Amino acid sequence: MKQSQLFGKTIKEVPTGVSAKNHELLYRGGFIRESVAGRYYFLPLGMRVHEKIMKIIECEMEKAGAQKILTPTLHQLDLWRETNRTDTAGFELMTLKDRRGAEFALGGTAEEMIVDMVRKFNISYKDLPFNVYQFSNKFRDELRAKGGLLRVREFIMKDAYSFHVDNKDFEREYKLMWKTYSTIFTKCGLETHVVAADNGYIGGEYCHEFVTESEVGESDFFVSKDGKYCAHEDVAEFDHVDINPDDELKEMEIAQQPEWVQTMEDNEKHYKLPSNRFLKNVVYKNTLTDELIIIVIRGDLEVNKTKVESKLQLVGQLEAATDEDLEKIGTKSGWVHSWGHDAKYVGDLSLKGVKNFIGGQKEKDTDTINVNYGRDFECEVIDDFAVAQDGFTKDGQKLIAKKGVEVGNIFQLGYHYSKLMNATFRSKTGDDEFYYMGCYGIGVGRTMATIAEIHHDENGIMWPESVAPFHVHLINIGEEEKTQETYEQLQDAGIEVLWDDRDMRPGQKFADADLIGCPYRAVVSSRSLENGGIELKSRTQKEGEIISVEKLIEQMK
RNA sequence: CGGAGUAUAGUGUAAUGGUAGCACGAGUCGUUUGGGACGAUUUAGUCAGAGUUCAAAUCUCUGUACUCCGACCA
Repeated sequence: MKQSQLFGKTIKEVPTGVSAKNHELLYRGGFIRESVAGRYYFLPLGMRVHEKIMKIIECEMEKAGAQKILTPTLHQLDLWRETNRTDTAGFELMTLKDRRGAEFALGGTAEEMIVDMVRKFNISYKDLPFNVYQFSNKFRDELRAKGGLLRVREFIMKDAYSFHVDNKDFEREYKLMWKTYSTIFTKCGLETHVVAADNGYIGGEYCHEFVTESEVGESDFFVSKDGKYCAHEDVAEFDHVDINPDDELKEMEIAQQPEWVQTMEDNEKHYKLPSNRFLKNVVYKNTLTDELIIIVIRGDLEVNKTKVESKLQLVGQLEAATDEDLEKIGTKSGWVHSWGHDAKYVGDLSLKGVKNFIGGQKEKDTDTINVNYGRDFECEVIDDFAVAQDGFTKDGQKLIAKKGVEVGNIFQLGYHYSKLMNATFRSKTGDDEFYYMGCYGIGVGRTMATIAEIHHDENGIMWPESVAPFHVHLINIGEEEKTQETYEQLQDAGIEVLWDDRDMRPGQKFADADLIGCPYRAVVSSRSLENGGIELKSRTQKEGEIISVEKLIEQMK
């Protein structure tokens, strides 16, 4: 490719509002342009990288035995109704009608479609297992797009869906996909943590995210010091410790409290006790039933909404209660009681680790003290509902908080969809049985952005060879005829070469080459020719070496 | 969705209610050619609509878009 003919230009200045490094570099290098928030044009350079990543994914998926298909972009909305996902995923699901008034969802993920496709066949246990995948545009009406390609409203995703006779066969596939994903990301030049996570509205019982550590990422997760435990903040567990095991149990009583004591800090100041000695109440509302749920937790801990939704089986249904909601049960923010309101009470495990809590029944100028869980009050449900924190331990190992970009994930779906959609196969015994399923996704654009985020220096991107838009960036300083010859030789040898044939100063060409970030740069100039050939330099190194054309072709192969 | 902010040429920026300017970019001509050259010349803009005013980029209102924080999400 001659750069003079390449559509898309590099740009020197950083556009206003661009903060993520990958966004800046992909924009300045002429890989992408924004259409509207969260929707991007992929320019020729960006498309080449995108396609390289797709090829790596495709190659590994095929190796693992998956088969490529394609579903329509518009999904019959009735299918989503079968699985109740118009409610739980409704906020990011986009719907539209055709001229007949038939309702469709713009596909954001395709479990229903695939199950529906499979349902159209008479399938027996002999046909199982299989794994089908596609690359397709996914639409998510995100409340807020950001970080360039990291969080968008429209993107190409590789999504795969596997069907099995039972859990055992599924587990084999899950391990295979785990391995396949690790290989894919390694080939893309990304190191990933495999993080246990929450299934959210996708459904199923467990899943793992592939996360590349990065400051711009939005996945918060924990890794134990020995590396054996790795879990997303949404699900991370930790060892619960007794705060004051040696204290004697005291009688609960009502104590006078100055009116200025309102916040947790006020409490700490007034009682001269740490926040872990106080009760805290957090109120959520079930948006479907309007039921209020009060989570009672140790004062120093935060409520983990994902754990609450998951353990109470209310995925996607909870939101923070408003002042009006609190008014309805006769209280207000900061004065919620740990028992007695007309609401469902849910307790965190931490309640059992503290003797003589302060709080629980705060009135204008009084509060209860020496409150003990199990003796003075009880919750309907008690379980782990807290957010883990950096420095907590899990199985005795310290947890380290990390942040990263989720580039892929693998889900166990179990019977979730097959039961909701009544999708069965004929078993060996002649019975109809539900499929045991899994699904597996990779965001291609997000992977591309993450690679740029990880592989760059102050001058530009440093693409790994496997995903680079071109293998070598050929630059001539004068010497056009000689370069033309070299260009043709490289092309004939099947080497992906971008020739900067523009009539520009060397400095500009070098700067652009650094920005675009091809793995190698080959310079043809009078100086290089005098020294016997072409100067070849790796993008990651400072100095190059002069070699002959023949050797260049040899090395680039 | 809640809160805040911004909107001027392809990009970055200026203009306190009074001539829309500068730099980069792009075009043309010439010189130049190993780390974003130089000269000449050309090009292109006030988000949309309404209002106030002799006069609006500037003030007011409405709309739209974008950014940030939060919520949400994967």
